Amino acid sequence: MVRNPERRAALVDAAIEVLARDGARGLTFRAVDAAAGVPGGTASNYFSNRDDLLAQVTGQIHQRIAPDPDEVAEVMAAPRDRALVADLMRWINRRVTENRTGYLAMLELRLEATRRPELQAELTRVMRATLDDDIGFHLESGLPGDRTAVLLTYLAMTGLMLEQLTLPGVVPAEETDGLIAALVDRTIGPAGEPG
Amino acid sequence: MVRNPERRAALVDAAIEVLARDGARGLTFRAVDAAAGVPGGTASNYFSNRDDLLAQVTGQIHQRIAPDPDEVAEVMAAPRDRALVADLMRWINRRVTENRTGYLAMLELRLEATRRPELQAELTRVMRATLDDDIGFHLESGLPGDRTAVLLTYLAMTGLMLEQLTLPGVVPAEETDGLIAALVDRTIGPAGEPG
DNA sequence: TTGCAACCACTACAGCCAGAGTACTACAAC
DNA sequence: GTTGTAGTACTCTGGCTGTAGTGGTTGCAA
Repeated sequence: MVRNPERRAALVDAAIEVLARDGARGLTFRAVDAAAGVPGGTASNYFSNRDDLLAQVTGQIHQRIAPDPDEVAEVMAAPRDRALVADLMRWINRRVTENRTGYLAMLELRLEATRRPELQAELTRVMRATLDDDIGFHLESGLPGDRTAVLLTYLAMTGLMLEQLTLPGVVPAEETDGLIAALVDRTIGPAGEPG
Repeated sequence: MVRNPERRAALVDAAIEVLARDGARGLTFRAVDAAAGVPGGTASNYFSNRDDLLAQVTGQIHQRIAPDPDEVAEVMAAPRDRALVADLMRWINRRVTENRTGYLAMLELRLEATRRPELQAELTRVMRATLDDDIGFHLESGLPGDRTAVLLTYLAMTGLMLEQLTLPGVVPAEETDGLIAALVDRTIGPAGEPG
């Protein structure tokens, strides 16, 4: 088992690329080699088998999807009102299209997890932690909306993401901003205090 | 190209089964043969290639997912209020778990559509029509909630479906009913007229 | 009822292709 | 000089595909 960290990371990154481009069907050691621009057989030296490869992809993909703290700070430099929440959601939505590869690979992983219990356990753990972090962040930042509002927004944004990634024609791009505005408005509910 | 309709339908049904169980990666002619309990080589006689197989799956899967009109009528035998909308959503949610295979296959198809323009076009067409039907049904039935409410609910239910199917541990099953109630309540907004 | 024709199920085969793994060489770093 | 990794090339394996060939069934007509 070879252990050059940069190369290993490059291979995992290539695997994410392949996963998004060709799907689980196309994810083979040879395809990873090709995508990473390394000679055939290299991936065999870095991953003991397909499960191992997927596990390492799972570990790395979150870093690829994770938001840049600077960017978050930039978006958050505004009063804690509904408009800011809507901004955040639009920003998340934009990230999906700008990082299409990462999110598509994530979807492929989710489906793959359907038939790989260990992968499912690990993905569940990380997604659960991310969601809890998001809820905590929302509540602690003084943004309007309770826990239920965050959960509902999360679900709707997940649905929107799935639509955009796979069948962008069903919910037209022109409608998304309006839908996000309505989503925030309605899930947060009647204005109590501003904070 | 052999054309025994029952057998063809059985093969397509078997393909849906395989798609849900083994994913796009496992969907081969031989796997379809095996799942349908027919001798190897049969699928080759019924589908000219993989694209053809996927196209026929697309055509048939909607019938498999489509709700039973009698069941709809049964659920709809109630006053047109929010409670009924929530009932409908819970019913849809239950159908996802009871027809897991169909919905999982649908997800696989969506991802496959990502790299097959014709499949994407066809899936988009059908999903769009279904969504429009749902909106029309909702509004014409006199159920509370405007078009935006239906769209938001659709997105959130889609997100919930994805979570349940792939990572059921992220949004616990105990929470779903409560979330659905809140979803309906908040997306529909303040009660104007009851109808 | 018998004979014929068309169609289809089924078996079996053979080719093919891609992926996997590995031995071997070359090179670079320490 | 030793160790570890990059790169090359080779073989093996397995699965998938497509099809030829055979047998059986159905339907029709004489």
